Amino acid sequence: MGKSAVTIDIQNTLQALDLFKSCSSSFWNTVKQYGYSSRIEKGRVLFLNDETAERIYVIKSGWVRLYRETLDGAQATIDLVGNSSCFGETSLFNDDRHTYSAESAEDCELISLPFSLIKNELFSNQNFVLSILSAIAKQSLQQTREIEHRTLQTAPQRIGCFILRMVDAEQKNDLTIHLPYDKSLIASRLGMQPETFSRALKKLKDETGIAIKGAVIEIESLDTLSSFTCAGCSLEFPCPDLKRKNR
Amino acid sequence: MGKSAVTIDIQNTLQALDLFKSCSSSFWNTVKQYGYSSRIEKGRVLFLNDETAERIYVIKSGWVRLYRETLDGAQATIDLVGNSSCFGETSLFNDDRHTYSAESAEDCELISLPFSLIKNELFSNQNFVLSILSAIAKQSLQQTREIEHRTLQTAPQRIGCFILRMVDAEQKNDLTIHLPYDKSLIASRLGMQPETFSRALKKLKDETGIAIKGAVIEIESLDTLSSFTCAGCSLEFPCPDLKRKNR
DNA sequence: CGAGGGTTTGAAGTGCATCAAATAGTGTGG
DNA sequence: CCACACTATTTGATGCACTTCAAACCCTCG
Repeated sequence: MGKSAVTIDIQNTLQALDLFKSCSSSFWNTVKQYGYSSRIEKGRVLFLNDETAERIYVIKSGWVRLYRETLDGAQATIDLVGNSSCFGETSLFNDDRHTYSAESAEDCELISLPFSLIKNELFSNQNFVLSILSAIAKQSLQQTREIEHRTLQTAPQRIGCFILRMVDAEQKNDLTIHLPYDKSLIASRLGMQPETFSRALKKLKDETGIAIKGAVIEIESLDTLSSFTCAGCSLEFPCPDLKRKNR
Repeated sequence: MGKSAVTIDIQNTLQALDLFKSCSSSFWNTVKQYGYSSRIEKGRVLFLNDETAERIYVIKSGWVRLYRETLDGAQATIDLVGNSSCFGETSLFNDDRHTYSAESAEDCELISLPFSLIKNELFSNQNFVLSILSAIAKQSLQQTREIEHRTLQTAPQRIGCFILRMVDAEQKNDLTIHLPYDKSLIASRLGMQPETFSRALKKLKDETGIAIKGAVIEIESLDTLSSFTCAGCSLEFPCPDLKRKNR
């Protein structure tokens, strides 16, 4: 694949995101020069919390885990971001310091852009400011929900909630769900241990009649699942989604 | 106090916030017409999650609890906001629907402004967009920390962290802290039960030698307290604060 | 002084974590 | 196609942190 083919590819990928819909043509020109596309193997640390941030990232494929880590190595997963999601943008408003660490949870294709490029656009394009404002506000709302979930939902309910969010991302008729990544990753995404996940999934099955075949889940009844799950939540299924799937 | 005195007072209070520093003179003119100042007794519900939002609020005095509530009445406190803080602004980017419920945790003096006024400024004043972007980004960072704390810190550590945040808000020499509101409110702010708070505070005292006299805490040694507390956190004391005190 | 909140204490239960080990699943080279 | 190695997942046993429910205590204020 030649240079121009790569850059066209970058541009196409970025333009699929709402965030970049309003970008100027001069922005796209500099993207051609300074935008990187790279393949990253699983388990690579992309950056660490509190380090100086220099680039913004967009995921073309794969999953990236955002987390925070204490001195003695305990980690809290903040989010798992996938296809067509952006990360690393929060540090733009935190004195260019990362607000979390990032690690590839699978082999990934990533696009990255230097901050200077984003900042130029931020200062020259009013619409882009509104786009990024909207993106960060959605992220904040998502975090509000996350705090609620981790406070009020039991482990089986958090898993049910995760499964339900994957349903309304697709057709509501198809009640067969493929878990998007490893169970132990889902566990960390939901703030629990892998062992707890395993047991809680079994409990969820007993309570709601879902069928579990490896990474494939079949929902017997949406009503049963959602009434069990959403009892511990301020929202009812189908919850309004945030235009970011599989999270 | 006459009308003009009240409106001048509103303007002064708002201008103390970074958020409103860049507002235009036409904004301030409409504030004179449409800004409300009101006294609210303790325990009043200001709005409920998912309701249509119409106003943005600023606190002149008192504390307001932001929370989410399930159908069966369980609540998760998202934040407690006080002096010179703004709340209700997130719904501007959530189709004018509140992203949490709000209740006065004490008698309060509140200022409120209609959304229309904020939106006008948002569309006409580029600097105001940047101000609100900065405010929401800080809020998002704060929430990221909150998720980390609730995942990685024990109850005594969360209390220690709360106390330490009140230290660096003041002089670092004065190691006498006055708890800003009721202990049971602090407990809900930290995501634990009042009983747990009471016991955990005692444990914190045993571990770090702090003295507890009602709502007054005396720190024996900052080092002892911070090394106990920050072991469960990705940051070290003094943690960079977010220009919002007593939270 | 007495009423009513806020706070503490006690006793018992629950949910999740932890540690250890077994099992299932996946990809490899023979 | 099988045996092996390696990882992911499950299962078991135990412990701890926090919750829950109940009651006592304390403080403030009419």
